[in-house]
Order: sequence, then structure tokens, then C-alpha cells
Amino acid sequence: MSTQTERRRRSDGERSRRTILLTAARLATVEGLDGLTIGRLAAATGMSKSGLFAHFGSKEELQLATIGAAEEIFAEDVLRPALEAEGLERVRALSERFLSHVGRNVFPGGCFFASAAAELDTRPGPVRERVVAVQRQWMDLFEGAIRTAQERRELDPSVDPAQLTFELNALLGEANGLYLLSGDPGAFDMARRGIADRLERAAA
Amino acid sequence: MSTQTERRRRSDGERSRRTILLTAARLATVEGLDGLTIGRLAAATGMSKSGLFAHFGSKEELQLATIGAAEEIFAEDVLRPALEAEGLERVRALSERFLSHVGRNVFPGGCFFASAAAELDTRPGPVRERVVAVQRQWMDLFEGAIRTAQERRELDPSVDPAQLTFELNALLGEANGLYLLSGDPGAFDMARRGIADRLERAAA
DNA sequence: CCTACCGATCGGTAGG
DNA sequence: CCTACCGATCGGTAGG
Repeated sequence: MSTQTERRRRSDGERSRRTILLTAARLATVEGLDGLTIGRLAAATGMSKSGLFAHFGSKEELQLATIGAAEEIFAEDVLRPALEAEGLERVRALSERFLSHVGRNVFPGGCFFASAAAELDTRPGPVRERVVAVQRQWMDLFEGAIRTAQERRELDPSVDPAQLTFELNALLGEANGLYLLSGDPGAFDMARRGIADRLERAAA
Repeated sequence: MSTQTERRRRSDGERSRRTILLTAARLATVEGLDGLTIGRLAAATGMSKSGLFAHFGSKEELQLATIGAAEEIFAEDVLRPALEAEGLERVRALSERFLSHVGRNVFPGGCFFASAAAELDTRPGPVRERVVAVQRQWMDLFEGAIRTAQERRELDPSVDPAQLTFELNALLGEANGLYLLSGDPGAFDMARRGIADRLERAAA
């Protein structure tokens, strides 16, 4: 009985924590991770300020937990489907899933990590470091797929993988930014065209 | 006498306003245009909160005036030197001056308008509109220079000027972002290489 | 997870 | 351009 009650409580807490963090992640792409205040988040989730606060203990812990929730969403929506492919097809799938992710407005402020990176780039601390780490993972994944594509001779082995990663990510980032500023999905088409051209030129 | 006193006062006010706005523009690339608070800005300029506030009348007016100051700095540092060239050389000069502008840390948070655009992209209102207008001017300038280069047969006339503008700006934006996150000026070299390659491929 | 608070800071105003 | 102030909201705490 007491065990069951405790289990229920814990699971209720988990569920409530999840709800809070999903709302927080969406809100943070609009208000920023710093503009995300405990009061507004409490209002958005229908909880009391201190009730919500009790889940995290500090604003910084809330921000870190929010980044974790955003990571999960991104992994599920972009990485998981793209990782089913390999080599050049993986490079294409990562790009296409990213553009689709932004275009479906999974987060109202576009790519969570582009938004967070722009906000935190000049603010030292553990929150910034966490965002940098996620960004680096993404770049490494991209670069790894390019290297595999070169081993398979789907891409010219003389191409610099870091340079190609930089260029493809530039196109993805610009599509995200331009779409948010203009509301025009044509931004995705320009990125697609740029990526297709660049990959064609890098073909073996 | 009274005229001279009034002139002095007005000119003192102008000078003080200028000082405030230069500080505000630099601060805004770190704290954000919204994170830029009147209290912090007053402390940074050595004025009282209400004394500073009297110059603008509202936070929104302060934000708009700050954008105006950032525009002047950008025009002087990037546009003016680049506009001495024409056609393809202007495209190259706009790119190079932009990268130099970011690399010299004219603003501690990199390109003021990249920072502002990322912050305000999801926040409707006159401040956002002003940032969008500046961004559009920049893109139009770029596209115009590309068109001139095509008329002069420095670039292939079959190239889509909007598409090429998108791709070059993507590389500039990625350099700005990566430099701010990594602190590594190698980001500028990757952008330079990408731009040179892309322009070579677009040559007539 | 709540009510009831805390000191600090926010944008803004009154009055000079 | 200042002092002195306003109500609202901030992150966080006490105590349950």
C-alpha cells in the first residue's frame, strides 16, 4: 500500500515534470532560456510558482533540464529517423529531417539549439557549455557521415569533411533564420537547392 | 548668451545620448535587446536611471534608438568601405568587411543584427520590424551587387541572384555563430574558402 | 505541491 | 539631469 502510494506519487511527479519541461522547451525558443521565468512557466502549466520551483531547485537547473528535454525531442524527431540511413544518404537525411523539423514548427522559435546558441554565445557558464556540447555532437555526427560517404566513394575523398560540414550547416542555419524572420517556407527550398548543388560538386 | 547656453545644453544632451547608445548597442549583443535594462545601462554609463530614461521615454524607444546606433556603426565599418567597389569586387568586399567586422569584435556579441534577429524573430512589434528592415536592406545590397556582376559578365547570368545571396549569407552567418561559440577565428577561414569556391563556380 | 512571504530589480512617473 | 517613489515581477525561502 505505502509502496504503491509512493510509486504513484513518484510517477505523478515524473509526469508533471515532463509536462513542465515540454512547455519550458517550447517557451524558451520564444522568450529565450533566460527570458523563461518561473512565474510565466507556472502560469503556462497551471501550477503555483513555488510548486514548480520545487521540481528544480534553481533557475539554472530548470534551464539545464529544459535543454535535456529539447535534446530528447530533437533526437526523436531528427536524429532517429536520419540514423537509419548511412553515408551520403545519412548526410541527406540529417539535412532533410532538420529542415522538416523547423518547417513543422515543432518549436515555435525554430531550432531550439540555434536559438539557445545565439542567446548564450556570450554568457559563460554551465548552461552555455551544455548547448555547445549538443552543437558539437551534431557537427560530429554530420562529419562522421561525410567520412563514411568518402570511404564508400559516395563523396570525393579529397573533400575536407570539416569544411563540408561547415558549409552544409550554414545552409541549414540560414534556412532556419530566414524562415523565422520571413515566415516563407521558400527558405527551405533555397537550402535544399544549395545542399544538393554542394553535394553534387563533392561527389566522387 | 542664452542662445549659447541652450546650444551647449543641446549639444551636451546629444553627446550624452550618443554615449548611452554606443554602450547600449554593445551591451545589447550580450544581454539581448530585451535583456538590456534601463538600470544596468544607467550603471554602465554612470547616470541615474530616470536621468537616462528621460532621453527616450520608453524602453521600446530606447531599443529603436539602439538599433539606429548599431546601423550607423555597421554602415561606417562594413558598408562604406565595401561600397567603394562595384560588381563582383563589391560582393567580395561586403563579405570580407563583414567577416573583419565580426573578427575585430566591434560588438562583443558579434554581428548586432544577427544577434537581434535571433532574439526577436518570434516577437512581433516595431522593434522586430526595424531589425527585419535592416536585414532586408543588407540582402538587397548583396543581390544588387550580384546582378551588376552578372551584367558585367563577372558572374554567370544564369545564376539566381537570390539563391546566391542566400548561400553567401549562410556562410557569413555561420562564421559569426561558430566564432562566437568556439572563439576560433578559423571559422572565418572556412567562410572565406566557402565563399571563394562558390563565387568561382558562379563565374561566367 | 501549496500559501505566504523575502529583498532586489523591473519599467515608469512626479516633481523639480 | 536628479531624488524619491510606484506597482509588478523577478528568483528564491519558510513551513507545512
